[in-house]
Amino acid sequence: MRIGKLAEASDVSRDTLRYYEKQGLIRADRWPNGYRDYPEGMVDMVRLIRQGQALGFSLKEIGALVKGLGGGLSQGEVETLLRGKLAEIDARMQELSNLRAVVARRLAEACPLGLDAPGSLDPTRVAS
Amino acid sequence: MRIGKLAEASDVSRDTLRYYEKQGLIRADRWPNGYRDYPEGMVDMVRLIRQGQALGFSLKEIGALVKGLGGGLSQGEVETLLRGKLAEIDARMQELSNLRAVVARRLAEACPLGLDAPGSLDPTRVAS
DNA sequence: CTTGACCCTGGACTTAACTCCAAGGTTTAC
DNA sequence: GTAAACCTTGGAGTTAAGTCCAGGGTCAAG
Repeated sequence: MRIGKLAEASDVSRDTLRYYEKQGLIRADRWPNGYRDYPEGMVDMVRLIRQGQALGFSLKEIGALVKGLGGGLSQGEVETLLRGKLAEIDARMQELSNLRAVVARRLAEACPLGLDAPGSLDPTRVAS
Repeated sequence: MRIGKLAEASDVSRDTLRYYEKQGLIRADRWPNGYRDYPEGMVDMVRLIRQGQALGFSLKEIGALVKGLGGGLSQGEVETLLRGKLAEIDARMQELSNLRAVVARRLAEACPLGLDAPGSLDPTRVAS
């Protein structure tokens, strides 16, 4: 699969894919003419990167995970990395849940309070 | 509450708080000497902003929500905004859940596959 | 054998979100 | 009253993550 195809399939620009490669997040085989050649599964890989980003992880964080898994790190190091990521994901899900409660309560109240009542936005408070 | 206190309480820098003000995300009263004066609840407001950011929302998006709630937008517009955000949050929670499954499976397998087997990272695939 | 659609590299540019600094006013502690 | 620890503004600098462009090679169709 050449870069244009991958770009279309994973909905990112060619430039972005080359940028990811430069950052070490993905890699590509080359045809004799220098063109990049990607395996089919790379589409999922790129989608995973984009999802991670949309969830607030930086490319550097995502790269550490991907590269760690690819090789170079010991079994124990990879496990530690994965466990850390899992904990982070769980914390983030909790936060999202809180955020959802805040927004949902606002919607239920349909009450246009603003900065003058910031306490009502308290994400630690549960619907009354 | 002066800016230094708020900065410490909400764990962001003074500069960042002034930046948020310039972007219209927060506002402050002023003492006669020009010092900013924040209400207690501003701590929660700032924490909410940081949480939103950690979850992948931009300051612009957060600002739209905050400002919309503060005033200027009609009841209907605010409702639409809130509903949109809710849908987005729900989608993001689903993605986080998928991402968690990917990482958890990796950990369970303790199998150091890398880019040579990108299919195994497919976030749409559930644990086998 | 040229035209159009691809691909390559290197480097400059952009945007968001800070971060730092200079030059100066204010308040608090001794 | 003076030194340290606050605060102000304006503007420059930084980092991440792209985005764009110039100059040029490759390849299939007509």
